[in-house]
Amino acid sequence: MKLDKGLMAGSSTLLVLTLLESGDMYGYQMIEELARRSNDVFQMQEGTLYPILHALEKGKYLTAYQQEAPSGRMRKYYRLTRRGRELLADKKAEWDRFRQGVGDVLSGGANALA
Amino acid sequence: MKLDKGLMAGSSTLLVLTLLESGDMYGYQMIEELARRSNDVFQMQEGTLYPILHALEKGKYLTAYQQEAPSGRMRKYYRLTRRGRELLADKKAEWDRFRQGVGDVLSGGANALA
DNA sequence: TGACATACCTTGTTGTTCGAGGTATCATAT
DNA sequence: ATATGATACCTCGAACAACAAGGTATGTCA
Repeated sequence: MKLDKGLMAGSSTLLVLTLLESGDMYGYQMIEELARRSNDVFQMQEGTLYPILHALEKGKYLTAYQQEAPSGRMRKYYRLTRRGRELLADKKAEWDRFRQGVGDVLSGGANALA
Repeated sequence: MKLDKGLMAGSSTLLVLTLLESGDMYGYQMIEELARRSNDVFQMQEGTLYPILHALEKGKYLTAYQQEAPSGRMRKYYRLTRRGRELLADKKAEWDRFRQGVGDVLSGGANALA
């Protein structure tokens, strides 16, 4: 069962930044790691991920460097900058507000007593 | 502080259907009720809501009827159909999967033991 | 009379995802 | 040798969704 495309919108940046919080990663690896951590709920497409990475790098939220894999292949690793960590904190706070908001509506209201 | 536009994407239909679960409502009222229940986290725009209502009505998820308000004004009320309740159940399940997925990624993985 | 809230609607812009395609390397099997 | 599949990067165009901004009209209150 695939997730609605709309739901992904807005959360992709949060997810990418979160992955990089636990260490530098390269794009292809992020897609795999995202699927692993989420039990395959998230199957991010390359056409979604790479533009996000490029935009975040352009905005100085990430820096990139090349590194050779044991296989000899070149990989492009991304690292969170200080700015990136700040953005991540904001995105996390926003996610919490959003999640809480949806929960409140589903339960009938923030202060639903009945 | 405004919510990112992207986060709203995909959840608007769920929110609208949820409101109608507790009784028939008219559009303008939904916007107010959504703000009330969510402590102003959700401030849905009319340009977002009305197209959603029309699409749901077209898809037979809702039926609409006119009713005069005490003030004498005409209001257009919407009512959930059986189909609509089924869609709502699906959307709720999808939201749960999504929320769980994000939570899993944020916490380092679904089965994070460390 | 004018201003504001109510109540409905549509159009165009913008932002985001995805599908589909392209390039190239490496490992494995034939 | 060669073909296939996984790895690894990238871009473009279509589709979709929310929003801003505009419009129409009625009721209320100063």
